[in-house]
Amino acid sequence: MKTSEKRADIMQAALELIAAQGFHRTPMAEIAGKAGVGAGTIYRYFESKDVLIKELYRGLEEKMRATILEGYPVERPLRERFLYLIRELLRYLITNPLHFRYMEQYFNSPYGISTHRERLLGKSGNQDILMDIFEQGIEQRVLKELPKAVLSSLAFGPLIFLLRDHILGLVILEDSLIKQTTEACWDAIKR
Amino acid sequence: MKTSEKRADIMQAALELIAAQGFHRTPMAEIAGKAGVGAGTIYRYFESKDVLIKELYRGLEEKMRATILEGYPVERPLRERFLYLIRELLRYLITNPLHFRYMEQYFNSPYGISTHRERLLGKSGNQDILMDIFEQGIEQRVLKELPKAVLSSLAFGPLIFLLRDHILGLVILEDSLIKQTTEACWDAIKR
DNA sequence: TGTTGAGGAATGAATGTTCATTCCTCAGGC
DNA sequence: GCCTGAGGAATGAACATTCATTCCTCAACA
Repeated sequence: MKTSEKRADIMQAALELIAAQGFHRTPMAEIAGKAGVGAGTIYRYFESKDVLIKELYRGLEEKMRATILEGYPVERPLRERFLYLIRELLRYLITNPLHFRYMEQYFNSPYGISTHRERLLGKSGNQDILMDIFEQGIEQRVLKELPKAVLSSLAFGPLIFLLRDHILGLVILEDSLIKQTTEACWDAIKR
Repeated sequence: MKTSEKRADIMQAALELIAAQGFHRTPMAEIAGKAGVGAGTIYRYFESKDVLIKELYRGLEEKMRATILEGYPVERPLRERFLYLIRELLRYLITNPLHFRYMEQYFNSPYGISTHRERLLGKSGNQDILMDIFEQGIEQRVLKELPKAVLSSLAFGPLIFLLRDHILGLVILEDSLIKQTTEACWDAIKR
């Protein structure tokens, strides 16, 4: 088995176990077992559990960002771009529930807070595009004149809550429901 | 010191420590220390850490429910009742940030999931009133015809996200912003 | 009123468990 | 025979929980 495969196996095992059990209910030994490597081997690829967790997160986020941005309609009007982004976000996370569970945990932990803070204050990432949309929308008087943190909450909050319910089987997000929901988010932020 | 005081001291210490550090970063010994009791004493009042955590949650929820429902305008129109509820929820949690931090953690843990499931499927609690509002709203054709889980996400998601940002100091929720935000939530669910 | 001692409450050191991380050993390629 | 990378047993720290012991309260009695 090649080095690169082993590394990927460890990350995949960590993703599956942590998504299901959470960070602190997932011992390194179990990750090693699932990845088919020795416990010590993980430390050849990752300095610590913390580093593994963070690197995994960055990988997932980057993959999501790339997927969503693939068909982003740069030239279309604001509303359409907004709806595209949150629809695709929803679709991506429905398709990849493990990613959602993992990222959710990451977000709800000390790890995620600094990331979030940076994002709202403006750094790299896919949410920046959202931030741009918000800024343009306010300027063009299409959106309500609210702080970006508020617009962001109005747009993302419902998505995350809904994904949670979808994964718990409390609601089934099929296409028509996705459409209605994303439009409701638009109603919340539009002027 | 009376028995009842000691019990309350333990709960208060647990609330403060867990809100700040999380469940698994808060050893029983630290709770005992902060409460000014011996480590073993906690077990005279609570069967286990789990029981302490659950009982604390139930207490907080009940207190919040009672506070919010105090001035609930039963007789007013749907929109007004909805705005009242989510405004007061926001206010309560802004006033009691420790309660928010604690409940948020509880919610994002295995503990909270069953509670949430029951709620959406209809059991006791303050959210039931929201559920009633949703049902009436759909019937009266005032609200969008969406599953309750979706309406609930549209109403609560933004609040929770915003509270998080408020507590992190990323936004300051003063009265006018609260008003605008709750009205934006209404825009999201109204037909 | 002062004394005593029984019963309940509180204590915190000791225990057992669960991990992250380290480190020694070894197999396989050169 | 050496070197690299892998393995997994060993280690030590962190914690929940237990339990033998101490402390406190107060009723009963002198």
